[in-house]
Amino acid sequence: MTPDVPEPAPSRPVGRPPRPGLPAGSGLTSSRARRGPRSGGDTVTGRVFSILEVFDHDHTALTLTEIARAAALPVSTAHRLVGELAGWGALERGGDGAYRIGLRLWEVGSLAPRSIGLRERAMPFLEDLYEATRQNVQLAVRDGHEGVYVERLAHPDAVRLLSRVGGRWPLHGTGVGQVLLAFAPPVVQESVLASTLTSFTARTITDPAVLRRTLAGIRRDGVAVCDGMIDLASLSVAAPVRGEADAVVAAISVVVPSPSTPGGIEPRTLVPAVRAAARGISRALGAPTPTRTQRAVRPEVPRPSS
Amino acid sequence: MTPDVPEPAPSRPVGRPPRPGLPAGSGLTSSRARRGPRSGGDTVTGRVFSILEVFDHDHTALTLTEIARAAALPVSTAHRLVGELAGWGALERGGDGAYRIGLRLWEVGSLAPRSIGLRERAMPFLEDLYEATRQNVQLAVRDGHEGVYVERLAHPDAVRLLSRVGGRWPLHGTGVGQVLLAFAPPVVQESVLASTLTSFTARTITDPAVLRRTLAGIRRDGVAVCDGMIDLASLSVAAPVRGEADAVVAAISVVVPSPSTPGGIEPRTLVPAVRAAARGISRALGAPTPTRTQRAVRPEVPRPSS
DNA sequence: CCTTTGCTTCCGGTGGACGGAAGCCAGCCT
DNA sequence: AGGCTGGCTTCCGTCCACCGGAAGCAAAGG
Repeated sequence: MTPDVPEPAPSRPVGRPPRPGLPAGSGLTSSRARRGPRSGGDTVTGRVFSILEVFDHDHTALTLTEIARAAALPVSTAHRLVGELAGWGALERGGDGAYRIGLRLWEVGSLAPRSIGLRERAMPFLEDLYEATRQNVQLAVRDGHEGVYVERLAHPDAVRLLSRVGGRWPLHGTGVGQVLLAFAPPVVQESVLASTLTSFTARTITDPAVLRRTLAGIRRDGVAVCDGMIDLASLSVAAPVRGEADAVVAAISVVVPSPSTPGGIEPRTLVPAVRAAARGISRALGAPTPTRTQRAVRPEVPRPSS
Repeated sequence: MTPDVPEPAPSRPVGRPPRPGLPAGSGLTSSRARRGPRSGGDTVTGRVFSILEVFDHDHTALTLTEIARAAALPVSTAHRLVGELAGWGALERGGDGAYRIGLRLWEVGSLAPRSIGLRERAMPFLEDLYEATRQNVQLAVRDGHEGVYVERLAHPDAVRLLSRVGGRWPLHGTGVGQVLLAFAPPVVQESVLASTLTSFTARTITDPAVLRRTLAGIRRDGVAVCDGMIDLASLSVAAPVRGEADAVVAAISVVVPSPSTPGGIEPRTLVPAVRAAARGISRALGAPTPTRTQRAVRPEVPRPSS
């Protein structure tokens, strides 16, 4: 079996089409023949996916009719498919009749190398980082034009974050996102730079030229400091995590209260810790040279893998 | 939207059929008509699932032919389905041509209330517990006759565990498992007690009578101490986590070196911490009464029968 | 009582899934 | 080179499983 190197995965085209905002009414898509070019449901698997896509963080429990409506499927069809999904365990039906994502689906999902494989090796370092700062620590990978948060440790008293495990954010607005973008293939960078950079706060970078300069700075320093770009009260310090081929496969960050707020923290103090953790994870992932700055970073004895 | 109460989920029948151990040869299942009663693949979704089921912890990257063989599907069929899966992001194709579970699937999977919903609220307590012990901390739920590990914090220097996030273990052999079993519906308990209790070490409970007594003890004490039942070198202390309806929805445990080994730890010292953490999580989940204390067994107010 | 809303079952028509076969490409052996 | 193997992809005719309207149920509400 080939080793589980989390790789760039050049597979599907970047950027999924945004979910068609729940048409609500219009139960008129009938008669197989008349079925127009629907988004993603002209094949059975497509319909199944359109059902799964209906669930998100704000909709974790849905009734059959809600699913049918949101997926633009006739109720009877949805009924059958949902039944099959539930039979396998991809969905679970609660006592209230509502369907939720099932444990079985979570199980196979957790086999994704880009989540668990990465997560497992990163955890020890994230924990150290967490303990040192007692704030928010995050781990994210890139998928298309977005950063996907794979892991997060959050102190209950730390700054409240808008991100969540399993959530997505545009690359240009977050610390991890900027890092991932800075080291993404040129095509992706240009594509993002050419797109409209949505603004979240007054400090969000929306000027492509500024962003371009920022990315260059990140590449130079190996660290990103992102103050109040998504939430004025919080500041994040992020660094790249490299994999086997020395490619950047992930990014980690620490999020603390912005120094412009009471109790805020000066980012400078965090940089070394974040950098060190990122380097540690990279080493654990098998990245080649641990950067040439640090001398004599003797690789630790490889643990006997299970 | 109904609240995400992680509930027993009486949906699918307990215990999935074990994977049919990769038939290897026999590419003879041809001619749609002759297709005999195959395990789970007479419907499109069934075939899709049989593909997903091919992946497990020891097989996270598979080529098309491997998938086809393992799922007992003709290559061309597998090719089409796998293509659709990859197109959506349920699978990802690496540069080496092998398929892996995709990030997108992980994303929807992470919406499972029994994993993330639970995990999110439990994390802070698990972290405290982890920090207090600097050993292994685990969170698990029950699915059929098995415990599924939902989260785990492990110190690199702690005892090596056999369990993994996303992994399964029979209920009778582990600390969390015994807790989950002790509070499972009677049907499940009897079913497990009636089945063959596979032995992992010399100390694994294999006698139904002993197990029954152990479970009663766990119900009485609200804690399980499980020494060397799955690995002679490790001991686990586990406690139940209760949800809204006061039902046990999960279990947590701390795993430390067994006192019978050098550097072993006396379980007694851990019990209060584990119990406290479990109670904390229960409270965060909305469990009603924080359990009656050890002494002063004052009969609590009769719960409103749901 | 009737109405509404949501879930489940049924069943005939048909279009999409199916999979054998053939074409391709790389690697390997002789 | 030439042949061979093993894996991946494309093609296309057959046929059956999927589809979804319709009808039947059950519960909630007026």
